[in-house]
Amino acid sequence: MAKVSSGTVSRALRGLPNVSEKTRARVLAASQALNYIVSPSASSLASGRMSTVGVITPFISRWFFAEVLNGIEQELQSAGFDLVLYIDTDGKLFEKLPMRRRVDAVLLLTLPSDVPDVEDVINLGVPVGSLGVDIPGFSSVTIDDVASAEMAVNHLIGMGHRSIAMVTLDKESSISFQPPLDRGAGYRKALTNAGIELRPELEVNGRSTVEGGELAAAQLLSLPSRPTAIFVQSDEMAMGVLHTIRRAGLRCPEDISVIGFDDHQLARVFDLTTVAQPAFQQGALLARQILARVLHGDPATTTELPTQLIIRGTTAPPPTHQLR
Amino acid sequence: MAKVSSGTVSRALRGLPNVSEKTRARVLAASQALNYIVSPSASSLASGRMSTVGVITPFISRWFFAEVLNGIEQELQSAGFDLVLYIDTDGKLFEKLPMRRRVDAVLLLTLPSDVPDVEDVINLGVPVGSLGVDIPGFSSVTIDDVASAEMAVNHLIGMGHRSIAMVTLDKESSISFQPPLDRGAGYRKALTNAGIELRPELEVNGRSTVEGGELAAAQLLSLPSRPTAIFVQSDEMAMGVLHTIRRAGLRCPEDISVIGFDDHQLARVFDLTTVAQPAFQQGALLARQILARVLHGDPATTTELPTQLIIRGTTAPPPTHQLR
DNA sequence: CTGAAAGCGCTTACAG
DNA sequence: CTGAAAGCGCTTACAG
Repeated sequence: MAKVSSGTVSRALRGLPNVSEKTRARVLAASQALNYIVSPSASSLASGRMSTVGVITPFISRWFFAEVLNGIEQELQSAGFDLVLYIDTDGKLFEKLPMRRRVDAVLLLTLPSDVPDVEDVINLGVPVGSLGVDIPGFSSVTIDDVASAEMAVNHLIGMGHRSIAMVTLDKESSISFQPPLDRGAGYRKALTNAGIELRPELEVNGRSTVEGGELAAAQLLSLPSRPTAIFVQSDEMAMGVLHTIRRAGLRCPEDISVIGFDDHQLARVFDLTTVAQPAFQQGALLARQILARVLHGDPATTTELPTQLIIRGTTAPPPTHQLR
Repeated sequence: MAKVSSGTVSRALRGLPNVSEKTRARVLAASQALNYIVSPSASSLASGRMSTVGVITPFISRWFFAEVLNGIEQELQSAGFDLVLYIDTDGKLFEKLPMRRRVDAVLLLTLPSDVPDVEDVINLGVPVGSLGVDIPGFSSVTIDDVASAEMAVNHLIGMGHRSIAMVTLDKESSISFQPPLDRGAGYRKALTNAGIELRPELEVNGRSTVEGGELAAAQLLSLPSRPTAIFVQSDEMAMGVLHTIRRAGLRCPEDISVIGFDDHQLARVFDLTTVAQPAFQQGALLARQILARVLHGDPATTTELPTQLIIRGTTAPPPTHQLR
C-alpha cells in the first residue's frame, strides 16, 4: 500500500534513521489506515528481543509487593516493555523455568530457597534483578534492614523499654527472603548494644499475615513475664498485634508499645509508629536498573534506599509499675 | 542428538499422539540433556497460539484487584498460560492497544470509559472477559451489586436507621466501573422501598481510597443533620470512615453505624460489618471461562457469584435521641 | 509413525 | 535511502 518493501516498512515504523521523511510518512499513513500492528512473535524471533521482563513474586496482596509491582509496571510501561507476572507461592517455579527464552530479564521479588535454584536463575542467560538482597551479578535494590530494625528497637530502648519482643516475617516457608533475617539481626544488635539479654521466647513467627500477627501477640501476652514493647517486622502483622492487644483488654501504648515496619497505607489509621520504606520507588528503581542493562548493556548495579522512623501513637515509655 | 527430524521433536515434546514411545523417550532424554526449551516466539509465530492472556487492571494495591489477580494468575499458571499485566490508571491504555497480537485473550478488570474504546477491545480479535459488568460477547463474572447494596442498606433500615448516608467508590475518574453505579442504585432502591426520602447531600464520593473515606466521613459528620448510619462501597474506604468517626470523638456503632463492602482481610480487625464478595474466586472463575473459550472454543458465558452479609460490631440501632 | 518442506511475519546485513 | 534475500526456530499439512 505504501509501495515499499517490508524491510523499509520495518525501518520506518521503528523510527530508524535511514529512511527518508516522505517514505516514512507514507508508511505511517498506510499503517494507520490498515490498523497495522507488528507481530511481536515474528519480531522477537527475528531480532531476539522480547521487550518483556518477567517478574516473580511470592505474593501480590501484601502491601509491599503490590507497591513494588506497581513501581515496576509503571517503569516498564513507559519504556514500552511488557511485564509477565508469575506468582510463586512455594518457591518451586524455577523448576519449570517457564519464562526462559521469553523475557529479556527476570526480576525476583524474593529468592527461591535452594541455592541450586539461584544457579538456575543465573543460567537463564538474561539479566536478573533482585529485591531486598544483594547477590553478585544481580541488579538489586535494597534497604538497610539491619540498621532499620536497629533504629526501630533503639526507639523503644530510648523510651525506657527493656523487655522487647519481636514478631517476625515468615522464615519457615519454602521461600527464603533476606529481610526477615536482617531485621532479626538488627533487633538483636540493638538489644545487645544496650546490654539487654536476648530471650528466645520473645521472638515469635508472625507468618507475614494479619492473622499470624494476632496469634503471635497472643503468645507473647501469655508469657509469664510479658514484654512491654513489640517490634513487628511488618505493618500488616502489627495490625494483627494491635487487635490482639485490644481484645486482651490492654491499652497501646499505655500498657504495651508496638512498632511496625513498612508504613502501610493504613498505618496512619492505626496511628502506628513504624519504619517507612519506599516500596513503589524500590520497584521503579529496580525496573530502571534492569532496563538500563537490557537496553544499553549497563553493568549490574546495587542501590540502597533510605528508610525513616515515623513516630506515631503506638509507642510510649513502659508502664512505671512494670516487672513488679 | 535423538536422530529425528525437528518435526518429530516438536510432536514428541508436545505430547501429540502420533509418536512411538521409544522415539518420544529418546527425544525427551535428549531434550533434558541439552536443557532444551522451545522458543515461545517461534512457536507462537508458527502456530498462532500465544499461551498468554493479557490482564488490564486500574489498580493493584487495592484488596479487591489484588485478590482477583491472584485468582486469575493461579488458574492461568496451572493451565500453562502466562499473564501479561497492564496497570491502566487513566483508562487510556487501549489507545496503544499494546497487547494486540500478543495474547490469546484479554481480561478487563475495569472498563475503559469511552464506548469507542470498548469497540476497540472487541476489535482485538481475541476473546475478552470482563469483571463486574456483563457485556454482550464478553465472558464475564459478576456479583449482584444492586441486590448486595440493597441488602446492606436494608440491614441498617431493619435496625431502625432512617438517615443513612453513602460513601461511593470513585465515579469521576476517567475509568468507568459499573459496581459503584449499581451499588448506588441498590442503596436508593432500599431507601425508596422503605419510604425514606433520598437526600443528595448524603451521597459523597470516597474516591476509592482510605483517605477519600476519611474526607467523605468528615463531610458527612459536619452536616447540619448528621446521618446515623453510613453505607460505604468498599471496606478500605470504610476504614477511613471509622478513623474519622473515632477522631471526631464519636463512637461506632453507638453514635453512628458503618457498613462496608468486600470483606477485606482487615475487616475482621476493624470489627466491620460488611458485604462479603469472593474476589479470588471471581478472578479464578473468569480465567477458567476465558481459557475454555481459547482452548476449546466454548461460547462466552456469564456467571454471577453470591455475596453475603457479615454482621460484626460496627452496626447497631441508632441512638434513641436522634433527630431531636 | 516419521521426514521433507513450506510457511508463520518479521529483522538485518548486504548490495546498490 | 531502498530492495532482495536470508534467516530467526518453530509447527503443520502432506507424503510415504
